[in-house]
Amino acid sequence: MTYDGVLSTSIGHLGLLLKENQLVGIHFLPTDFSISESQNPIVTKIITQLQSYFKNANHSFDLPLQLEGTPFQQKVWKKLTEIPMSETRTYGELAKALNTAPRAIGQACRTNPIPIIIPCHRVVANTSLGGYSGQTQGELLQRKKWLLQHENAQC
DNA sequence: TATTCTTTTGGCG
DNA sequence: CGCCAAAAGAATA
Repeated sequence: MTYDGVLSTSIGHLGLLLKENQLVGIHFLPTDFSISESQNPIVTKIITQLQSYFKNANHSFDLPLQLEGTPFQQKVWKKLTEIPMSETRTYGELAKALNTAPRAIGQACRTNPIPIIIPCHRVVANTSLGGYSGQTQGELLQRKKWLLQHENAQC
């Protein structure tokens, strides 16, 4: 699989998937993945903003996203982007805000095509840390923990 | 249309 | 205090 751009971050390499000059997906890549420089100005902008975020969590993304999904997912994802920095919200809270069930939030979070930019890592379960992309333990959770710690350190 | 996936909640040892 | 089972909503094949 080829990516439109590969970015090296503190939690590993990130692969950017673009479509019509719009970001449609981000994949976590192994650290030994070869970094490919981008000639597309949009890719450069995305990489710049991502690096800025990883350097300083107090950075708001301003990127052209193409959220392909059901209206419910788009609603949830948009709500996720409105979560302030260094703030975590539980599935129950989001469900109450959207007038739906917490499990539906988890579904939308699991099918989130663009991690990091859509702060699905700020969504945690009520009792435990919750899951991340359907994984309740493993490398994904470590990245989630890193991101939360990164944002908490800023405030 | 049926299966799967997600978290929350309640009860029991 | 920790573990197990059931429930409700949505996505996917």
